[in-house]
Amino acid sequence: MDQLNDALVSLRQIMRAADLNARKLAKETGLSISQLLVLQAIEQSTDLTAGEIAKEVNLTQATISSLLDRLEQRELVHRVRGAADRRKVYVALTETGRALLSSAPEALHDRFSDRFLKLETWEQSMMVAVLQRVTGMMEASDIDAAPVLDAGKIDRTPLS
Amino acid sequence: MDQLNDALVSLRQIMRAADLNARKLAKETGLSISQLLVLQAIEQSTDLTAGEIAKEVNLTQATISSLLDRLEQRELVHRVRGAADRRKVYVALTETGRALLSSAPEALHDRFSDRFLKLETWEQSMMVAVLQRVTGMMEASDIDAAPVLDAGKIDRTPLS
DNA sequence: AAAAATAGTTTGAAAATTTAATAATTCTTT
DNA sequence: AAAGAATTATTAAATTTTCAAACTATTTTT
Repeated sequence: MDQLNDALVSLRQIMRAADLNARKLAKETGLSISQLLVLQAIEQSTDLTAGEIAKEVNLTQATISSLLDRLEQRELVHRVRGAADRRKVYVALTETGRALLSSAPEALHDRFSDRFLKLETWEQSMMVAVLQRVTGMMEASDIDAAPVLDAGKIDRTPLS
Repeated sequence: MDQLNDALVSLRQIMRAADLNARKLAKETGLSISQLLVLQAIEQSTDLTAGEIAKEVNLTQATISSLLDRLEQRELVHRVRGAADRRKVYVALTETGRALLSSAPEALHDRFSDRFLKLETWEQSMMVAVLQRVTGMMEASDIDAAPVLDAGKIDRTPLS
């Protein structure tokens, strides 16, 4: 129907905006888009391993590995060998890395925020509700890219 | 505000979904993300010059140039030297290129579409209205990336 | 008709990405 | 417990993407 088409057009526009935003942001921070994604992933959930990051951002482990080399070189992250399982390598943001991320000027967000705050309260509510609905309707895409992140990183040392 | 935060979270999720989708799509079509963006840009507005494409997708002319080399090599686009101004190079999709784009399995869209069509009509309307509102609220980002595409002087002079 | 500006390409180099191979560690099965 | 399989990360080699700077061709300005 026409409704569907309109919705898809809007979605595509949002995606385009997202992409341009990411590029601009990357340029401004002197990072590549992938590096940015990786840093954000690390920021969001602590104690990620290299492999988990790879799944998260949809790249191979090898790519992450060399990507981390660079990020580490710049002292934006550091690696910590796992204690319980020494094959694993946990990655964490350094202070510098955290600072870079938070200082990253999110032009798109700022612009959106300004406008959002000018809306009536009920409009804000409606918008939030709809946006959440939309994300829900897209969500499955994650699932077949990155199967599942099973039980968190609550890394209990096995008693053995 | 909390509302704002919720909205931003949703937006970020949508962007993430968009990014993953782009990657997957690129992989499936055997193109890079940039190549995909370029093709889509060409599809949308005809008679783009190389330079305009560069602005449109936020890459340098040099990058576009080599990118077009590849696309042309694969016969997805072809270049036409401008007639009025022979410095310019207009880029157009070939049949193959058009076919590739339209056959591109838009997994994300499909999934969304299925679900969208199951909504009540009024829900669809509301969703469209809100989405359009959101894109409107983001729109400015385009403007400072790609200044303006003023009234097109469509001078096409085909092959020679 | 020079000089300056514009459009696109080429070149050289860094970084990103992937697949395949390798190394280290842990888990399984006998 | 030892041998073999599986997991996790890294390295190696090849390709691709990307950009800045230099360059060519064309148009516009002076």
